[in-house]
Amino acid sequence: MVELTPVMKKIILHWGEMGSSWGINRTVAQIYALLYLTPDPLTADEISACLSLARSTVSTGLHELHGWGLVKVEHVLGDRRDHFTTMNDIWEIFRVILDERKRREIDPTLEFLQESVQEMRVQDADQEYVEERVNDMLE
Amino acid sequence: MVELTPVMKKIILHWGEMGSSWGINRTVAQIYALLYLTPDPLTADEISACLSLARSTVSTGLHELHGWGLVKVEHVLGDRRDHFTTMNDIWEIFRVILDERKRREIDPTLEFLQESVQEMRVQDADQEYVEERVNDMLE
DNA sequence: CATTAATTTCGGTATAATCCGAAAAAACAG
DNA sequence: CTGTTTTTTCGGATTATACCGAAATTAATG
Repeated sequence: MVELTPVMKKIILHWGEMGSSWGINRTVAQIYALLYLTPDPLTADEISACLSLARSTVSTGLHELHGWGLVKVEHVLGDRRDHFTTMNDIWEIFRVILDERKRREIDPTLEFLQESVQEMRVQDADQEYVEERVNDMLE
Repeated sequence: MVELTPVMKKIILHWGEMGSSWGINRTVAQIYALLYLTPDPLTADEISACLSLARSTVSTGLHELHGWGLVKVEHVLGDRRDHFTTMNDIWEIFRVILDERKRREIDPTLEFLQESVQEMRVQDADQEYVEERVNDMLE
């Protein structure tokens, strides 16, 4: 069983706070930090025990991290449980997060703004200023 | 009184959603978008009316935006109310937001991680791996 | 298949964030 | 100083989010 040192606990908690102020679920961020700080892959049960989280919460969290491409699943011979780990190149991680956010949020926003400009043109209202501002956003 | 076109409304709402998924208060983001899209400075009451927000909510939101350095206060002769506006260089805005977040969150985090490394050294436990990971974070 | 292990789904509850409105405070005018 | 306008503060209600645990589902074993 994995035993956390006081320093690890502090870092994980801090990371969780950090995440939530950036719009990332606190526990998801904690799970992530734990995997990042731990050399060996962990099972969901181990994560659950380490962080005192419900097993189901861990499942959901891992699912989300997987969707972001931030965790790898590994298997151990003779053990049918999934073992989770993460990349340890922190830059790679930031890159992945930003890329994903771009794909999921920024790109759709740009599309939305494009449509807005079209719509303004069609309605032909007196909205040059707004159009200008939106075009600025579109770069 | 300021009248919002349907497109403006849509953009403002979208911006609000966007903000909240990045950890920025929805109404603060909406206020911001309104000021960005409107050519002339607005009073708090006008903002309140446009966005159907309580006057006090607008006050708090403007206060927060001011703290981020994202709004300018202007005055009109013969009118003692504050008139609010924002820069319209969208890049400047992103720069300001990122700088502020760095100052308020990232810098303290780095400091925290430094301390953690110290602490690990003192306790002299077998934490090379953790130390390595934390050093990675520190760049 | 049947059994057990492992994972996921989902409804409800707890917690936290948001927002309102009344009241206080501050700023200004006469 | 007094009355009026404008802004801010703050407690509490509302809403949204996070989290748990039971039950259902899936996967593996013999």
